[in-house]
Formats: sequence, structure tokens, C-alpha cells
Amino acid sequence: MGTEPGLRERKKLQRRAAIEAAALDLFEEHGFDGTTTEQIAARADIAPRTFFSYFATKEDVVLADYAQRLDRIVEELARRPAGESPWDALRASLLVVASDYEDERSALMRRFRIMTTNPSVFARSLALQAGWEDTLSSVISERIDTDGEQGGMLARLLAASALAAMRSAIQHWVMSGHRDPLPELATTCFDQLARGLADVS
Amino acid sequence: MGTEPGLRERKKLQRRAAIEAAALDLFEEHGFDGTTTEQIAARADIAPRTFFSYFATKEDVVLADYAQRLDRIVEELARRPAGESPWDALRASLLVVASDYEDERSALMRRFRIMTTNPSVFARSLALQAGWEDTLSSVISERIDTDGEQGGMLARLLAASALAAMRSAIQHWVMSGHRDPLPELATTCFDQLARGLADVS
DNA sequence: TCAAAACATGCAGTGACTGCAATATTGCGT
DNA sequence: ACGCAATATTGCAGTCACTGCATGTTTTGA
Repeated sequence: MGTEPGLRERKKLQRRAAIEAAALDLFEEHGFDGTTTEQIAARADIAPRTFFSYFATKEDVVLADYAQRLDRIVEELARRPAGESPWDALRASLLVVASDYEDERSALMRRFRIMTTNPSVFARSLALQAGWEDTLSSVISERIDTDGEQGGMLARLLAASALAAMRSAIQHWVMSGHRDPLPELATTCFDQLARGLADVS
Repeated sequence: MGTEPGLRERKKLQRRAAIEAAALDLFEEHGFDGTTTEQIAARADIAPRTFFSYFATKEDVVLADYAQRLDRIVEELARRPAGESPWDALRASLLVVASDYEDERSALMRRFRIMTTNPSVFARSLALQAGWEDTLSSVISERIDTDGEQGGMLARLLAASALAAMRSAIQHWVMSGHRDPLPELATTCFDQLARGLADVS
């Protein structure tokens, strides 16, 4: 059962990493559109056909980290005390990711640059974030007692707003050349949402 | 200058509408993936190549209404009194669109069904909404005096939250089989955001 | 050591999308 | 009404992401 990961698993991870590295390098050299999956395969030393058993689309290579990122958030969310308010739990969990982002700044920015210059990658990134919204929304809906009528809508609103706060903070973080640390910016956004948007003038 | 739209313009609009109608019909009959641009062209009585001088991608046909929708919001936003708070202005403008949605329910749902069953259409829809966010954010940033340090971030947070509220409401509206009118649901979300998310339990 | 499962690979195909050159349509000045 | 200029449509040939299937290769567990 809980044996070590076998040779097969290890090779798979290696390959996946190799493809990712090859792809990101090529995207930076020749642009996303200027790179074919064949070129990626060539540099990663695999057959062209094999690329697609590791990544469903060329876009997904750029966003390979999203899945683990969500896992991290959900994990953190499970760790929050039961008495905590839904919003505080969400806020705390997302701030953990904000710290991760801050730490991995340069690696992140590589992906970010590709993402923002290419519409299809950008679109896919948003779709993945919508998936986060679904997941987070259903996880915190268990922390809301108003499960009756519009509990689902409230849960979704919380998740969507929290992610909106993150995106706003990240946007500003990047645009301002990382002048302020991301967790600080994110906190500002979270606080504003906690306090209410009515007082913004 | 301000002459009537000539024959050319009229034909262009007609054609565009014809393509849209043909495409939506086919998508419903055979699914989005099960329909080729050639089939759309055939039913709309145009050459296959011509499709792409009206729509950049097959996805865009489903989302053809997004541009005017944004125009409507911006227009409404310009009409709001100068003294009104940024959030109230945003709220009011988006509620207009909520009413439109409610009125066009059946036509909307056609597009919605295609959107939610097809990842690439869904992704593109989110990308277009991100465009809305940019626009709205820059429009209301003029209504915020804190233009200095993080005014841009606040403006974006407002726009992003307002759109998050709309999406949450729409989601619930659709999932619950339109039990409550959309403007009502949207108002609930807007109110919650105005009041702050801290008190949700 | 061997059989079965999982995987990499090659091949042939589909379909979205593009640039370009040719052709048709429309607008407008005369 | 005529004809020229602007603008649109069309056809053609090509690129490339992505897929199903058949075949060979590696890994695993008995």
C-alpha cells in the first residue's frame, strides 16, 4: 500500500518537470505562439505525441502549479479552528498562498509574463481560478449555518470575493514593481472587504 | 457625417446576426464541439473563410453580446450623479444589466448552456469579464480621490467585487431554476458586500 | 523469469485559424 | 448613368494543436 513511489512514478514526475522547464524556456525565447509543441517535445527529449499524455493543452504547461496551489489552500482551510468565521478562515488560508507567491516571486513572474501576454493562457488561468472558486465555495459552505435558502449563494460570494481580493492585490503587486510585499497588499484588500465597500470614497 | 448607415453597414449587421443565429442553432443541435465553422458558414450562406471576418474565434459567437453589455454598464455609470459613492454607482449600473438579464432570460440561457458545457467558451467568457473589470476599474477610479498610493488597487477591488457579486447571483439564479428574480439576488450580494463580509456566519 | 499492466511512440487524420491573391460589391464624384 | 476607388467576399494553400488507434517498450508484481 503505502510503498515508496516506484521507478515509474519517479520517471513520470521527472519527465513532467523536464517538459515544463523546456516549455517555459522556449516560451521566453520565442514567445508562446512562436513555440510549437513539437519544439517543446524535442527539447524535453520525448516524442511529440507524448507531450499530450502529460499536459492536455499547451496552455496548461504555463499553469501547471495551479492544482497544488489549490490543494495548499484547502489544506490550510481544513486546519483553521471550527469556531473561526468563514471569512477569517478564507482570509488566513489565502494569505498563506500570498506568502508563497512572495517567496517564489521570480519563478512566478516567468509564468505571469507569459500569462498576461497571451489571451488563451490568460483565459485558461481564469477558468482554473473559477475552479478554485467552486472548491472553496463548497468547502466553506460547511462553515455557514444558513444552509437553507441562499446559503450557497453566500458561500460563493465569500469565495469569489476572497479570490477577487487576491487578484486585485496581485495585479497591484506586479504593476507597481513589487514595491510592497504581497501579503501586505492582500491584507489591505481583505480588510476592506471585511469592513464593507460602502465607505470607499 | 451623421448619415444613415449605408447598405454596406446594414448588410454587415444582417450577416453578423445570421451567422450568430445559425451558429447558436447548430450548437444546440450538435453541441459546440460537434459543430464546425464550415457548417455554420453553410447555414448562414457565406463562404467558410468569411466566418472569420465576422468573428475571431468560434467561441466569440456565443459571447457576441458581451461588448454591448459592457457599453451599457459604462453608459449607465456615466449617468450616475457625481456625488454618489463609487460603490453605489457601480451597484446601480450593474443592477441595470441584471434587469436586462432577467428580461432576456430565455435567450440568455441558450448561450449560458453552451458556455457552461464547454471549457473553452467558459474560459473566453471569463477573459471578457476580466476586460470588463479593467474598464470599470479605470472608470470608477476617477470617482475615488485616493488616487495616490493604492487608489488603483481599491478601484480594482471595487470593480472585481461588484462583478463577483453579479456572478454569484447569476450562478444561484440559474442553479435554483430562476426561483427569485436576478435583480433581487444581485441586490442581496451587493448589500452584503456593502455591509462587509466579516459578519457572515 | 514471465505475463500483464502501464506507458511511449508513430501514423494518419480533423478542424480552427491565417496570409495572400483574386474577384465581386458598394459608395461616390462626375 | 458611368466608372473608379474603397471595401468585402471568396478560394487556396498552409500551419499547428490535438485525437484515436495500433504497435512496440518498459515496469511491475507474482
